[in-house]
Amino acid sequence: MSTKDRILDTAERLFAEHGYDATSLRQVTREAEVNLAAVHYHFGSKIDLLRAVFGRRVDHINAERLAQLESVERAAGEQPASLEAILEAFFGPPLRYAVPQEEGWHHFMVLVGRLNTTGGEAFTAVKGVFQEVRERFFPAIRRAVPELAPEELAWRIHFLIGSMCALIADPGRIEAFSMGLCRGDDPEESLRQLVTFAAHGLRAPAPSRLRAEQRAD
Amino acid sequence: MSTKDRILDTAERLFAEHGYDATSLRQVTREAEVNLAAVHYHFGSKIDLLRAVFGRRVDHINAERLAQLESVERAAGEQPASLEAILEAFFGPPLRYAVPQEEGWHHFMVLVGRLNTTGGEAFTAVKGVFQEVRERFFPAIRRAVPELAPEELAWRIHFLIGSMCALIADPGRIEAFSMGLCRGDDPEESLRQLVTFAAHGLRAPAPSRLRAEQRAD
DNA sequence: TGACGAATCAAACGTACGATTCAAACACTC
DNA sequence: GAGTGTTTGAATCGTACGTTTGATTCGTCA
Repeated sequence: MSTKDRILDTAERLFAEHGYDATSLRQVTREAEVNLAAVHYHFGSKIDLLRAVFGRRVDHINAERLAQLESVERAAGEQPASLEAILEAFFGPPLRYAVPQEEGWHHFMVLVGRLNTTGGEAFTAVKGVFQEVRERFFPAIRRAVPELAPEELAWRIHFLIGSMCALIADPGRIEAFSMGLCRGDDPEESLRQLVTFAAHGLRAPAPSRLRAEQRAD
Repeated sequence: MSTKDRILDTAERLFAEHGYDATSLRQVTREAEVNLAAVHYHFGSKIDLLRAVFGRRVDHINAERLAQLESVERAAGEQPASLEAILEAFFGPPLRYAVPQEEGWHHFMVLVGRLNTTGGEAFTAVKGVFQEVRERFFPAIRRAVPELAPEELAWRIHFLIGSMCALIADPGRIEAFSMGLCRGDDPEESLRQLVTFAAHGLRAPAPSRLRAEQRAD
């Protein structure tokens, strides 16, 4: 394996395990068994190394999600595609890649989940790489839940991304959290749970209407 | 204001803005206009300073959530309390304290949201402070949605905590995300949106049953 | 006023950081 | 196989880190 790839793999793992700030280049090069100067030769700087870690994976996973969405929409024909199918295209690839068996991918997904609620230079450097995915899925979901106002939809998609990131940032958390009841290493189970929850949350009537209903009781 | 409080306030703000690892004690003491050694004199170490930042706020907000839950349950009498009311007790205090107007509290809630998907020493030091809240709310929600299996409930509460943390970790995100459609600085609106979404997500039939329904179509 | 503990201060500790240098080693073309 | 650009290695740059020290100041009660 090339020096470049060894650096990328090790950085990916350490960034995921300890966070970007808490990981030093010395730690990366020591564990990758390469020279410290190699990082700056190949990538230029620490933040560019993070960008390279992202660049290696993000296009592939985004392409997979978009392809799955297109396939779902094509299958639906003129009809709006099923909400569940769209959500599976959105959540499926990230959750499947997040399992520990997927070695490098696993660390990458943990990193993505953690960066979602991380500010600073690290977040700034990589935000925007999921924008195209958002721009394609947002209208698709909107067509599947046409009765929902755009602002309600924005709130709920935001919530769902938070749910997904919490899940991939620490796949073991759900096991501890449920005191062993749930398994965090089965992507199909995670996906089923998340899609079910998400679909029903998205289909909720708008809060104002809900309030009106409650008052009418 | 005492040196101790100036350190706590400044550390709280900087930890929230830049993260625990990316904030140095020199930065804290410079902005708090106190001597560097004062941190170790009053708190012992950097990680103990983080613990002190938590210790100052966490009991109060937890007490408020538990009190609101008890009030809801008392009002319900023998009946199970309404799911929406329970969720308001769970999400209300954090969301209300998360608004920028609440100065110190705001920074604290941002910090909580960020630490949720942060590993390392910082997360380890403060995890567990919300355990009592979990132990009280979990059965309460369970009684409000009795048809739901415990493992389904665990999944969904985990999702909801992820949603809430994403919201409080960056209150401005929803505005950018919705391209200005939604406002992030109105806690009652945030609460309404989150509770509506959460209640409907929690009431979804279990995935296996959903699958069976789909096959039956 | 004097004394004593609490609080503050400047300075320094040792360590580690990201970045840079430059010569040596390598891979490849002509 | 000489010559070229690429990749490495070890050492060092200046800076910043968390922590510690010991002297000094402050507040308070005898």
